[in-house]
Amino acid sequence: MTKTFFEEINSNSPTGVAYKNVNLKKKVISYFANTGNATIAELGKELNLSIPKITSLLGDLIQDGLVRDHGKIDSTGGRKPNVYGLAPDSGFFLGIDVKRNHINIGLTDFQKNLVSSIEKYAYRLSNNEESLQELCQIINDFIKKLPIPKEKILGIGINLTGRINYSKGYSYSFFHFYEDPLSQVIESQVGIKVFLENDSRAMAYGEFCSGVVNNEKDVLFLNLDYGLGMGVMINGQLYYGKSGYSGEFGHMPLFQNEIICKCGKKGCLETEGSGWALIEMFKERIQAGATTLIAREGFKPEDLKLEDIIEAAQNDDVLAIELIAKVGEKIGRGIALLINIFNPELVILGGSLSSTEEYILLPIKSAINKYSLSLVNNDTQLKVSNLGEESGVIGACLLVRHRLLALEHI
Amino acid sequence: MTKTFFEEINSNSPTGVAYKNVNLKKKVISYFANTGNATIAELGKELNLSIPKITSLLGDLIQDGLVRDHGKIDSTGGRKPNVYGLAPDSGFFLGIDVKRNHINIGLTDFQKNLVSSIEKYAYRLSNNEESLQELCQIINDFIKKLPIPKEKILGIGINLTGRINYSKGYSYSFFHFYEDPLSQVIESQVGIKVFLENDSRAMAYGEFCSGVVNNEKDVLFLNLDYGLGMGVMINGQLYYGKSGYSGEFGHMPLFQNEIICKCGKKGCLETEGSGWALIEMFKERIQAGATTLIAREGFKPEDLKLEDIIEAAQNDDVLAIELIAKVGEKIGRGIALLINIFNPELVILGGSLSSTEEYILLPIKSAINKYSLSLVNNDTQLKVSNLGEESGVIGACLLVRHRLLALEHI
DNA sequence: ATAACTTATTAAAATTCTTTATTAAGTGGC
DNA sequence: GCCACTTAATAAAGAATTTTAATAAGTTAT
Repeated sequence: MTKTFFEEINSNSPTGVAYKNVNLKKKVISYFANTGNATIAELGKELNLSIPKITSLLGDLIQDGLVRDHGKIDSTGGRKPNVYGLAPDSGFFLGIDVKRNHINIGLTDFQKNLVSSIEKYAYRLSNNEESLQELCQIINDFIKKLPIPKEKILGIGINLTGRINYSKGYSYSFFHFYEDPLSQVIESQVGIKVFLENDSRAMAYGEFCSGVVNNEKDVLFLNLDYGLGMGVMINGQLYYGKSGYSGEFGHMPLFQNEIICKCGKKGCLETEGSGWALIEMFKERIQAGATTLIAREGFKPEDLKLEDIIEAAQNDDVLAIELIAKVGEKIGRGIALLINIFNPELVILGGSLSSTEEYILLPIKSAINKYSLSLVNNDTQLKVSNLGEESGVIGACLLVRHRLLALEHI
Repeated sequence: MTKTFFEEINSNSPTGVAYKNVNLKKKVISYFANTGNATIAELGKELNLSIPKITSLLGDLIQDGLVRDHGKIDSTGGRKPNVYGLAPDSGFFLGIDVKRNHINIGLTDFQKNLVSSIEKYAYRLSNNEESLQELCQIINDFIKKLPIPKEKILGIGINLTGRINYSKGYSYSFFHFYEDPLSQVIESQVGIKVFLENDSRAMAYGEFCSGVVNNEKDVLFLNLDYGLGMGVMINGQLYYGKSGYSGEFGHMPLFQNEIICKCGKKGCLETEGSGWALIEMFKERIQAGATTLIAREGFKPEDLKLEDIIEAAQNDDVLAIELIAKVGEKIGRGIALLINIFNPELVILGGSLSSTEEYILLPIKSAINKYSLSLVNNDTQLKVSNLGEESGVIGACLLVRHRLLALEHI
């Protein structure tokens, strides 16, 4: 009985009562993680357990340092209850969000607080060994500068674009040079357990746990960036599909065009409605003589970044606004399709393109009205992400917590 | 403690231990319903309960007549265990599958056995009160002729095309004349609790429970008929979406054409790849002078039914085969899209068009290869429904069981 | 055919959990 | 400021479950 919760969770002797207690403790922690602090009575009702039982579970968890008594709160007349919640400093999680032209990196405590973070750290994602080494270097440097000891970091979550098999730790689109799973390779360089995740799914998770999602259970998160990604939450849980490749929103065959997509196929939504497509359209229009804030002195078309166009739009550049609307209309048709299929409660627009707010939102809305069944889309709210660039990092951290504790979602 | 399971399930006094026991009994019944008969030891392992506990739960359930001791089975060396399972005759469920030009109706026992059924009973679905009255009449007649007393029928499941709100019992596409939910209207005419369900979802459920689905947890079922419907199973459970309107496969906006769909929009998959579309194409070709087995003496284009074309194809009619392939190619693009989105383990082709087997399967397969990401579609098996016309009835019956017992899926 | 080994079931003991009762802590009306 | 009323937490009693042990019923090898 002197085992800590972490030992219990990994000990594979699920013998009757001990096993049940581990599960109950998981449920308690899950409740704290999802819903926040709670009183003994609340936990008792939620988990259908008696008050003495909850008291004893909390006692164990407090002894393990995972839970803390946060003192009394107001009652509705009567003795004030104590509230309990996760001990923030009982462990930390590192999240790394690898983008094409930069990295976001951050650390959360055992609750969902972002303790330390760097946004848009300079990094260029290339599919070669140097780029991987640089990534590991950045992680190690970040850890060194943290105000907490390395041992307190319980795990690292890394988001990458493309196909990721999260359970095996393989990445197929980037850094696929070794026999061993990429997660192991990085693990051996950093010395902390590593979990990989698809970037859009991690962003979605961040948004689910501490973003615009309130009580919605069936939610789509769209990552509108160079490519298009999607994270799906069904019945309050992330959906993976058989091997974790679900959500290939950008590669829905929606067009009958001859543009070859990055994936090798033709007609993908990404070929006409994505950051890539936006850049191509922009270049063409500039070459055709269109005027824009961007194409001033020394402008090189090959250096044009998505961020430049977004910035231009935010500075009222007419061409940028016009082309974003065009892209938005096509993405909107894709979203309309998804609404017909999923009948979701909420669709979240995230990714860098979503930061253009109304410029992309309006054409998407009108396309949804045009292309989806009204009875179905009446059910669906459409919101723009409120975590923005942070969603990936927070999602990565929280997913690590989720996996290490084998948490549940309510 | 003298309450039966059915009383317990509806008594809303979830006081501690009694509440837990009801839940455990549900789990036992769910296990029997999903997996079949089981020994005490198996149940103990599955539910993490001790053998004496399982023994006492089974004792109660046997006393209520829901469970029966089915005697001893072979062991792998050692004393032979008793197997327990649902008592088939402890209750029955009626399922009605309303198609456009006929009705399938059947009765299952408490296990999944189809006790009595009528396939393709003449009925013409029209959106008026006489048609509804006729439907009720057919149900009442069927009940009268059954070899079991009416009181033994615990509930009725009715499948309808179109948008159904299953939890409220409303049908929006058919029989929407009254204030009261349609389920209540029928209930008052028949005198047995009625549940409505979308036809494709019910067929999917039938296929999940006793069709081609083995252990797959993420499955898509496609109902290829006049229109196109879909039932989605995620993590072993039917997916509904916010209000039960999910799965509108036929109304995915995949085309840029000017054909007005039944839903009022343009460009839906159904306008070019569906039974409706097939009939239209067929008529056009006949009018353009094409030869076919169908267009013999006295042929009236307005009477052409989907079944006629399917039958012609099965008799090697070249035109039918050619046009089915054309429709299949378009449906295949839709399926490819779904594979990219869901990364399912299994896709099932059902509905009347699926009975053309290879004629529709091959073009669908080649479209999947053409339009979906190979890493993703490598994961996905494609199978043709093996229940055929029966899937709807069985699904309807089993869904009633599921709801009345508030069963779980494992 | 019998010993040695498996597996199932029942019985009794031990533990765990829930109930109920009691004490503690606080609110609000008069 | 006291009394009636709430709610919370603890303690003791009682009920329910799991453990352990014992018994029953088989199989397989020698």
